[in-house]
Amino acid sequence: MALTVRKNKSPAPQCPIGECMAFLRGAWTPAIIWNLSGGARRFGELRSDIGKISAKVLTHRLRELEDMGVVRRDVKPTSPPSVEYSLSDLGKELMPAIAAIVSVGHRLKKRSARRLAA
Amino acid sequence: MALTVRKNKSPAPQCPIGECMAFLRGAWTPAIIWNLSGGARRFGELRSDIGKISAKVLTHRLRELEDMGVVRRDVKPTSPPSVEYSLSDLGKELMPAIAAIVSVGHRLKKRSARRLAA
DNA sequence: CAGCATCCCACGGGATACTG
DNA sequence: CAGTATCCCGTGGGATGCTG
Repeated sequence: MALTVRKNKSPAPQCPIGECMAFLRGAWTPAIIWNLSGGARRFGELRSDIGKISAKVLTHRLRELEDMGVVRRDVKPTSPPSVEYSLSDLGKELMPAIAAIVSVGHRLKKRSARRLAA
Repeated sequence: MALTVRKNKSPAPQCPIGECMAFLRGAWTPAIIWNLSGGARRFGELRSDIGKISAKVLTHRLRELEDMGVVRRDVKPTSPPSVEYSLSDLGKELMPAIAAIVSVGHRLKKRSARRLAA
């Protein structure tokens, strides 16, 4: 105990939160990744599944995620253009975090519902 | 298969991401919660532990988290004022999500380090 | 269908200075 | 020590309209 450690409280032993949060920036990003976890989906599907996201934002976020190597973008040269988005390997690495967020969300939802009932 | 289900892809079976993300809003919030997970900490400790967060933002986020019932604020009426922040039970419920984020962050960091070495 | 362009606003966050 | 008060800016995001 030669160090000038005032307390034995664990001072958050290295927390590279930024390393992960960099990929989750934006209010919709987690939802996007989550909706892609079930497999490749097209732009419109994604849009309606997520709910109220605007096309602009969805495009923006998807491009960003693509640039970061989180999602893959596959264009099928069909007559009405069709684009499929899917998670890359890197994207799949983010799933535990997203899944945990979703799980917590579920628990929180149930809890608040119970409080309202009481 | 009477439904007009085009594909058997799982369309993200309910994702109350918002329920959880509402508590993680802001770039610093996860870091704040993470740094409180080791036990109660004072304002200054928190500030320097997190790193580069400004006092204004830290105050703002802490107040917000307090209002939402995520953190508790205990004022010790000592001569130099001393305030301790700690996680409430609700705040502790968020830990799995934060921990997952941190864990993913670690893996991502290692991975990128390895890529740089190659 | 899958976007891009444009406008416009709100909020998060940094910097700096000041206080009980 | 633990904030508060301003000022300022960048970006996220919504709405609407147009295109290949």
